[in-house]
Amino acid sequence: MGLSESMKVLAEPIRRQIIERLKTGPKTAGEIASSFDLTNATVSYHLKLLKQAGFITETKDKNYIYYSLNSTVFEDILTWIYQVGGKNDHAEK
Amino acid sequence: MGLSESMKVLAEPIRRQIIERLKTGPKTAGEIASSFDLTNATVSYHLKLLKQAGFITETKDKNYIYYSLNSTVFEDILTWIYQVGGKNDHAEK
DNA sequence: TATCTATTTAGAAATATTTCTAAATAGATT
DNA sequence: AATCTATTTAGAAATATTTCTAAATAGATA
Repeated sequence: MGLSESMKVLAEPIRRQIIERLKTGPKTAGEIASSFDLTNATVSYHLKLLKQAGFITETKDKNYIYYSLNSTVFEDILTWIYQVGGKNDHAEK
Repeated sequence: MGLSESMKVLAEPIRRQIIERLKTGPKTAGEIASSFDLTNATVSYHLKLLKQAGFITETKDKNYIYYSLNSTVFEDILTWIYQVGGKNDHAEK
């Protein structure tokens, strides 16, 4: 929900890698899990955090849950960085 | 040094608040510590992490150490966010 | 030189996070 | 209905992080 949550979620390399995988389109939890050396349960845990922070959304189809990237959530982080980073070419919401 | 380190450092609200304080100019460790309900030792620990990640630099003057903001380090984060966030108005280095 | 002041370091306790295995859920297929 | 498949949840173990107190450092002042 807040900036801390977003940052904390992005701090873990695995979660950034999941986000990168989803850049090419929606994937099932299984597909995501099999690209990492982690159990499905662990990947499920990371997906939950990503979902809670709003970085991904899910849609169900048959037996599968497809995860998709939601890029709008990056806005708050950009806004904060531009504020402290002293840049001024970033439009306000 | 890497993106994970930067993100991890920014994930903690206290450290973002320290960065925000430094936006108005260099401050001593003591000045920073007295604006938070934390011991000097704890603030020193956070300053060390911020320094390691390159967000701040220090200069010594007499008995004091002044900490200053180094905003160039935000670039890598911006680059990553623009890549996954699908924005394309951010110049490459 | 002795002491004061600002800050850091060491080490321990408290807390939080990540990962695993095993079990649970729930929808699809036979 | 029984079973299979994809995924999540629960709970525990391993690991990492934050915070504190007490001690150390090191430069400044008396």
